Amino acid sequence: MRDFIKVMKALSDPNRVKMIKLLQRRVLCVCEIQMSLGLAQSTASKHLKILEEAGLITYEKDGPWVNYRLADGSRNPYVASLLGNLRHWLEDEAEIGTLMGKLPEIRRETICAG
Amino acid sequence: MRDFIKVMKALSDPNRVKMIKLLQRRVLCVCEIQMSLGLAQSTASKHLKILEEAGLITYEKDGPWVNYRLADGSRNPYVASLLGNLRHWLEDEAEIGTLMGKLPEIRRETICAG
DNA sequence: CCTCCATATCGTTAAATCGGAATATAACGA
DNA sequence: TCGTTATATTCCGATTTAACGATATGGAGG
Repeated sequence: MRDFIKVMKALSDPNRVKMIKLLQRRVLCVCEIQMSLGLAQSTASKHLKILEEAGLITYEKDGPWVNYRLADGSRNPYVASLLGNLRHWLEDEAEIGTLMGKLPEIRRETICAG
Repeated sequence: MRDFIKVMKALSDPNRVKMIKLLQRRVLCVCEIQMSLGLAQSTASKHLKILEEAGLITYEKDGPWVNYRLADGSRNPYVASLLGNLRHWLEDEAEIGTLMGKLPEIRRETICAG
């Protein structure tokens, strides 16, 4: 129950859901996600931690950056099912569309160190 | 997005998830759910409203009672998918098991009017 | 019309949540 | 070692949430 609630809570915030949608396209570092969503750095970092603790995403360090990616979900049936559904869910939302439109211009080399 | 978040929020509370599990067995009125979960009447009623507004359950009046049942989800893909998964999810949890064990003794004629 | 019953709503309180600014941490290069 | 950069953590205010008791609503029967 606790694990299930954790996953549901993680997916109960629009910014966190948007992060999942962004990570469906490609691996992203914190600052790329932060810029995509227009959040403060601390806010982005905190949301990513919540997603990670729910088992929805994983991370690895890469030089100065931390790369976040979607989890494969093999350990958690709730995660596997929801990440699968989220591949197509919300795909038609205008809100998500504009987010994806901006994504190609978001590159860590350009954006970070602002 | 708003609909999706509403469904996720509705399923982010243990008592509301338990209500869904109870309603998988049979139609229940507010006082039956209240007694099953050991909640105040107003608390049970409010949770049911949140589930109903998310599209997860429906209700109909039946004499002095209000019968709640699971929604069929035909109007809402998130609801359909999650209610489908929740048929088997959490079924092995001890917490849910004891809840189900008590359910046969919960009958509105006996329990209400306490 | 009044009462009774199940349910819904309101008011309040404690706890959780979200946001940003400020600060701490870790890795890297000079 | 000293900056610099990306990220994590802490602190705090504002908002939301969940719980309960008390009260309001609505239908049925007398």
